[in-house]
Amino acid sequence: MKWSKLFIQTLRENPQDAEIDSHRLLVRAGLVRKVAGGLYAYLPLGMRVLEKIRRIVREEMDAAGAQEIVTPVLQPAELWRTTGRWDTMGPNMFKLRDRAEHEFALGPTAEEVFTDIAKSLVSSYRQLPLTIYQIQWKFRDETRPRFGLMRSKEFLMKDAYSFDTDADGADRSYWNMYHAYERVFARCGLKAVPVQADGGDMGDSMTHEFHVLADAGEDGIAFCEGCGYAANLEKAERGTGEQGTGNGERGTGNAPFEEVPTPGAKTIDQVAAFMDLPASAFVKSLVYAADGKPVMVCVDGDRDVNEVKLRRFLGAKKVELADFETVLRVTGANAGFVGPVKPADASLRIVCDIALKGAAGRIAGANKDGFHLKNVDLSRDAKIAGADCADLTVVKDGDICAKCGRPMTIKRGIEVGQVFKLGTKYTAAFNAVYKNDKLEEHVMIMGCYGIGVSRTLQAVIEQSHDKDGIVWPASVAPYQVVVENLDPDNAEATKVADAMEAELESAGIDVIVDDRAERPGVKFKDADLIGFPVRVVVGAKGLANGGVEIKRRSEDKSKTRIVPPGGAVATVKEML
RNA sequence: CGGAGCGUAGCGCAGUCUGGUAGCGCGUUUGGUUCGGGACCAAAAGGCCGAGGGUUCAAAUCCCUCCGCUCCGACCA
Repeated sequence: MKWSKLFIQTLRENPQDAEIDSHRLLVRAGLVRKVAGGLYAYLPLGMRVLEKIRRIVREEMDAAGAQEIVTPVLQPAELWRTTGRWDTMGPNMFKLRDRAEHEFALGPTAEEVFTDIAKSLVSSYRQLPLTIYQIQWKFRDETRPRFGLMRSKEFLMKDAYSFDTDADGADRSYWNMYHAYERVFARCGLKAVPVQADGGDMGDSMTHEFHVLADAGEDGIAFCEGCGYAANLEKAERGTGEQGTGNGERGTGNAPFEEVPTPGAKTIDQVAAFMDLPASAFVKSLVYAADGKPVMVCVDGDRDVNEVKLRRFLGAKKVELADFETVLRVTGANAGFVGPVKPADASLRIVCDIALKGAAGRIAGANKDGFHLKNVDLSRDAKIAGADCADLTVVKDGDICAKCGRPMTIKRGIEVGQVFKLGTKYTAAFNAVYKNDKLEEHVMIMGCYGIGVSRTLQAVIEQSHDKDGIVWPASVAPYQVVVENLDPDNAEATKVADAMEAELESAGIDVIVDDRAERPGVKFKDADLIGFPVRVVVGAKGLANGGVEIKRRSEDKSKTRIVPPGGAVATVKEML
């Protein structure tokens, strides 16, 4: 391929709407172009990368025994109504009607479609286990698209679905995909780590997310270097032993609690500043509505409630902060001054984080506007059932690992894949059954497995770039080699460059020859910006000095190899 | 959905307060000089100033309505 024929425009300046490096580079290097908010066109270079990732995904899925199909983007509402998700997916799903007023969704995922297909085509245990997948565009009506391809309204996703006869089989299918994912990301040149995640609606189902660690990541992940425990912050547990009680002040003394005026100080930060005490000296009390029923949740002043843990602990379908009227009614005070001691509604259930168990000498809201209480001893002054103490907060950096007791660290991650045991939620809803060898019908057991293909593209950039541009791993680079013909008007240089192009192409190596009549500086800057893994410089000057210059994008100039033109291709092959 | 900001050439921006023939840099085209890390000179093309309405002799500029985009927050199998 000749650069002069390539449909591309690199940008010297950063796009004004890009916040993170990978997004800036994606646009500057001419891989994509924004069509509208959260919607991108893939230009030739971006398309090539997307195709390479797609190919890796496909090869590993096939190698793992999965079979590729493709299902419609446009999905009939009735499938979604079968599982109830037409309503529960809410506004995240694009919905539309055809001219006959039939309702459709633009598929945000495809459990229903795949389950429906499996139901109609699978009838015997002899057809199982079965894993089928597709690589298809998905749609989500994101409230706030951002970070380029990271969170867009339209994205390319590989979704696979496994169907098994029993739990053991489902387990095998799960780990089969899990290990295929490890290979996919490794081949893409990505360091992606599997972390335990919350199962959402699926209850305690096993699920792992694969995360690419990056400061720009949207998810928090807790890691324990001691035992390797890794979990999404939604899920991460912390040790609750004597050392595991967090950073909160236990407090001493048994003085009775007393009111202190704290006019206008509603947040922990405000009260802490007002009283000149650390946040950990306080009890943060929040009133939640668990399926509509008010519950007070108390945690250390320097901790945040983990609503997923809270929901699980309460066994509720939905928890959300209670509205202000409810807060006033059950506590007697407005939000900001509520606490666990003698709320207006004496029957109000109070639950507390395990780290607060037995805490004394604390400061909490007085359930009276403008006042807090000091010297609060939770076990003495508050009505909290012993069983209502549990791990209810978000893990913080330095918290103790629940498995091995060593301190954990918090990192940021970009979720590029997830494997999920679905059980029978969908197959039961569709009555997707098979017959066993005794002609008995059983519901198939299902798993689903996603990889964000377009998001992975950007994650590679986020994980592999420097101040000059992208540094592509060879496996997904738009071209593996760039041959910089610095003197396209020079017959000798052009002959060498074109010969290299032909030879590399016939060896199956993607190569682009920069034959533009640009100054060398411009060409070098563009090559670095786009980030071709290997760069060959062919110039009249170099040829006069004995050869072409070859270096990796990841190496600095001092590693440049000078090779006679005849040996250049062999050297390039070694370096890829 | 709440709060804030922005829509002017392909990209990045000035001009708007104080109404009077639409500008700068990059990119593009042509010619010339250059030529190993984003050169220089000269000439040129390229705009419904987001859309609609209003005020005015006159609107990118003032007023109203709508649309779009971005940021913060809420939300996110």
